[in-house]
Amino acid sequence: MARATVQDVAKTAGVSVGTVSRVLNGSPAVSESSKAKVAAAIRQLNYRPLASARDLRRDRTMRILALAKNLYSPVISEVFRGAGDAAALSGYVTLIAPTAGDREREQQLVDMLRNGSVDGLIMFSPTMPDEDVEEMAEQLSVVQVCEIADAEAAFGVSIDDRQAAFDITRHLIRTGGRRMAMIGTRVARSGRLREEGFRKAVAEAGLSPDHMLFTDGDFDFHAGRRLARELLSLRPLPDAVFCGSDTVAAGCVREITDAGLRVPGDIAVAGFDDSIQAEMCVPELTTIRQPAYAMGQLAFEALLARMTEPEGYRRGRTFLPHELVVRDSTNG
Amino acid sequence: MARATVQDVAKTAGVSVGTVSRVLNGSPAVSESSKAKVAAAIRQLNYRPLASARDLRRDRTMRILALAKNLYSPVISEVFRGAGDAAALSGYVTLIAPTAGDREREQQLVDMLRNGSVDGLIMFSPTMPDEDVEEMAEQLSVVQVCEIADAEAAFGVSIDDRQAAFDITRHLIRTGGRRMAMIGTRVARSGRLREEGFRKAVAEAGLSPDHMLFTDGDFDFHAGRRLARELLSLRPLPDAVFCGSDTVAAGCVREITDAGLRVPGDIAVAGFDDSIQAEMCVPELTTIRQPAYAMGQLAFEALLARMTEPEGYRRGRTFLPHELVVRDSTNG
DNA sequence: CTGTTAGCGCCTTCAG
DNA sequence: CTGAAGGCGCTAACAG
Repeated sequence: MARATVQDVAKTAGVSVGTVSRVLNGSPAVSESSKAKVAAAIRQLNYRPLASARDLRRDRTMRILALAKNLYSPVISEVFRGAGDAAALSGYVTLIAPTAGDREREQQLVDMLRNGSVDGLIMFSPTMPDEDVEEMAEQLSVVQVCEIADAEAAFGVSIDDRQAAFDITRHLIRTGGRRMAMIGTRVARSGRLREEGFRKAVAEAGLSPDHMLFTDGDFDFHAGRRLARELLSLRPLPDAVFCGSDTVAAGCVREITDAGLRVPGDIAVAGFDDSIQAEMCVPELTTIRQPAYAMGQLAFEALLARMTEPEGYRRGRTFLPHELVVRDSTNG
Repeated sequence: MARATVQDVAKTAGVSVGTVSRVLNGSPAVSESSKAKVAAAIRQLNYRPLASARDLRRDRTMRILALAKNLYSPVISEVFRGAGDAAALSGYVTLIAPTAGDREREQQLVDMLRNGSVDGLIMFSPTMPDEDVEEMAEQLSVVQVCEIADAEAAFGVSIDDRQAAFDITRHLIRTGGRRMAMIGTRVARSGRLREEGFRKAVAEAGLSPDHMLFTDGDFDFHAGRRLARELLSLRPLPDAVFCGSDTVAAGCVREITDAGLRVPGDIAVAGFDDSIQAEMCVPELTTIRQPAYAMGQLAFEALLARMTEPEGYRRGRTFLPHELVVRDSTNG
């Protein structure tokens, strides 16, 4: 049985397509009897308005797309949960797609905005260069979360990564850190900002950043282990390490512990994100809490404004407060 | 500047819309000169075919939707990565959406298939009752992954959960387990199958399942801790625990360790999934490897067949082999 | 090889 | 309150 259309519904209900459409869209100008007849016909035919036809006619889809490199990330999943909940409140469906750090795939996904498959875009971790993001943000309904291009046209929601890194590094120093090390990534802008914050705190304390280790690939547990192993082969050994994420910090802690050293006794370790990984780690991690869910909510609100008032909306960054969470991986 | 249409392109290229459409769709019946003119016009106008119009005309979207309760799961993210890669090879875009275990939201997402927003659906962890899944699978292009409704109409890809649980439980017994416990979930069908496998292995060994603990809510690290705490308050203490996931097993191990007992010395613990959590745990977890990526790939292949030959496709389950991975959380 | 044209299914004026 | 009709942008015949 082929899919039913408004025509079919109109016919079986004994009214015109106009009336069917009005019922469908909750127009008040319909008599109760018509409404009932149409409702019956719809049920009988198991009718659903075809999305493409409706989208074409209305020139909007009520769908948004959220992009990130990968899905298995405590922060990303939480940000998108916030965005999805906020979107639902406004009647939007949030679709998510991983780019896998693949430029071509990312481009194809972004094209879904350009070709009207979705009304707006939330970008978490862009793979394209900043210029492209900027140009895109210039003309399309796009908002960035966590990573915000460092440009005039930038538009998005994040914490102050530099300040957050500064804060936790200062904590490391205040609790005895002298030979300061960092394990980070320079792939993401937020990673570079965290590096800046770390350096600033170290410099202000009159210390020098003894070891700076970065990965340009994945930034996960294994990367944490690998870079920590490198760290342990250097002399002098650091006595405090700031890691760019909890997961990486967990790998770092694991490597240090396996080497027979104590955390924080021999080396203090700090993470970032306050994800579940911070609690799963032994010892539990001192970290920076990112209000991920709220950031997602806010990102959608910003996007909604951008979609609704495409011209007038003022661009700019929104910073949400972070929080230092002290646990057991740093000295009390 | 309003969005350009085929009309606009045709006008500036000095050809007809038919020719533009042919160029757009790579029809061979177009002269080189026309092709060039159209290409130039497209570039000049920055033209993109409108998805809704094209979808309406073609009666398909080349998009599929993948649903799961949540995104932050090692298995789910890996399954969807496999599905996404396979889909891309066939020109499909895979969109992902979390249902949050909310019936209404899940329904709304499933409606995207009914109203033609997408061409097919991959379901990971359905929230709706089995009957509904079955009915849906009956008439729509849906395939299930990991969780497959226990019905005739069932259609999907998974491992043999019962056998896998049986295998790892037998390992626990073979390595000294006598007072057998399990921490699982009955929310998911796979969880119930794992329970069956556990019970069978225990029974065959002439033992009795001393402690069976289940959660009907989240099945995560905290749940693992909570149920393990319960376990530790019972007497006699178990000497082997089978957990329904690595993450839960990690929570279980953590609780046991914190209580001053040794894993596996006092209590052996086994996980499930062979996710990164199994390696992050100390001691590293003995577990069951699920070929998640391959399952995702296969799920898409099955879906493609279902979408392509909507009538003739034979339904049924596809089982992929699992593997026992022995690490340090069970006795050697 | 190219132009013309008829819809795809829906919404929304505009008359009545 | 309701019906008729036009058109959203695109593709796919069908002529030429």
